[in-house]
Amino acid sequence: MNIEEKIELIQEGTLEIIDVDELKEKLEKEHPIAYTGYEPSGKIHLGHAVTIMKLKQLQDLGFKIKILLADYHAFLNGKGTVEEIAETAEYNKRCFQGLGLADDTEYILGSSFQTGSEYTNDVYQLATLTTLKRAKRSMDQVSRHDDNPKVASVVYPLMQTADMSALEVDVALGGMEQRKIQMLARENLPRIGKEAPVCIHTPLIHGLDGDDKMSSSKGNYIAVDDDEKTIKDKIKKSYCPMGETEGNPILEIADHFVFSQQDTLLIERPEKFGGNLELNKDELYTMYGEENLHPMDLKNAITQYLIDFLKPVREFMESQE
RNA sequence: CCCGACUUAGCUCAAUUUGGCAGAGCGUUGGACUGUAGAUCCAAAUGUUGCUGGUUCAAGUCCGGCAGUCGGGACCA
Repeated sequence: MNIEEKIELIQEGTLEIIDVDELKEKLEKEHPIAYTGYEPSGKIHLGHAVTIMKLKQLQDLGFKIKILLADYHAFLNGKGTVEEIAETAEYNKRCFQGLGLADDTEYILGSSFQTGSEYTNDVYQLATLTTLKRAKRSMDQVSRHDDNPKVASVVYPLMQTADMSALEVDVALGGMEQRKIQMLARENLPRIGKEAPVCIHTPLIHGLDGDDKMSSSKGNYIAVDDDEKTIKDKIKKSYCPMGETEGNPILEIADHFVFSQQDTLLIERPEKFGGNLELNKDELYTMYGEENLHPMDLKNAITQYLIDFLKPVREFMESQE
C-alpha cells in the first residue's frame, strides 16, 4: 500500500487532518507513534470507541499506538481522588484491549511521568506563553461544568501539550472536542523548541437521547461492555425520527461501527413491511431519508449488530476478572 | 485575619409582614397515542432543609458554634 492510499484510508470517518502534508512525512517513518489520551471514565462507550476504531486502523497501517490513561487530567477535572481514578484506569484499559487493540499497544498512566522535572519545566514554559483566556477557551468542550472553576482547569491543556512531547508522538488523535487544546498545542510546542504532532479529529456521535454528545455523565450512551438486554433497552428508547439523517444517533452508529467493518448491513423486517434488505451506506442513508425504511427496522438491525459486535468485548472483559 | 450574604428534591428555585403538615418547574419513572424514539396528554416517585447545639407545645424559619461558596475590607516593611 502506498502513502496516498494510506492517507485515503485514514481520512475515512475523520473530520480533519492537520495537516495532510505533514502526515505524509510521518508515514515515511518505520513506526510512527500515534496517541490518544482518555480521562479514566466509569464507562467506556461508543463515543470513545470511535477513536479506538481509528487507532486500530492506524495500528494496521504500521503505527505504534500509545494510549494515555490520563489519571492526573481526570483528577484536575474533578473526577475523583487519585486512588479512585487509578482503579477506573485499570478497568478502562481492559475495555480498550477488549475492543481489539493489538497486544503491543502501550498503555501509559499519566501520573507515571507527569511529575518529572523536564515535564514540569515544559508545563511552566507553556504557562508563560499561554493567556488565561486562551487556556480557558480551549477547555470549553472538555471541562466539567463548575461554577467555581479551578486553576487546575487551565493547567490541564498545558499538560496535554507537554504529554505530546514527553510521549514523542507523531500523530495525536482525538474527538472534535479536543480540537482547541490540540490547536493550542500545535501552536505552542514549537515555541518551546518541540515538534508539534499531526492532529486528527474524529466526529462526536450524538447521545441516544439526541443530545449533541454521547457522554457518560448524561447516561445517553451504549457502553462497550453493556449486555444484550441493556443494548436492546437502550436502542429501543433512543431518539430516532423517521426520515431524519442528521444528528440521528442510530444512523451514526451504523456509519461508524457497521460500515467501517463491512460493506452492507442486513435489515430483517416482516414481509408485510417489505421483507429483508441488505444495504450499503449510501443506500441506507438514501432509503432512510426518503422514509422508505422505518426507524424500528433500523433499530432492530443495529441492535443485533451491536450485540454481535460487542460480544467479544464482553467476553474478553469477563475472562479478565 | 475581620465584616456581610448565601447553603432546601438530580438541577433551578419557592415556602407572607409575624415559627404551624416542605412545594413548583425542569429532569426521572410509568401509562395513553403513534409499527421506534421524540412531541403531546395523563399519572407517579423523590428530601438528614449544609453540619451541630439551643429556645419553643411546635424550627427551613429564631439564637449560638462549625463548614463550604461568593463578595467586600484589612494586611502590603
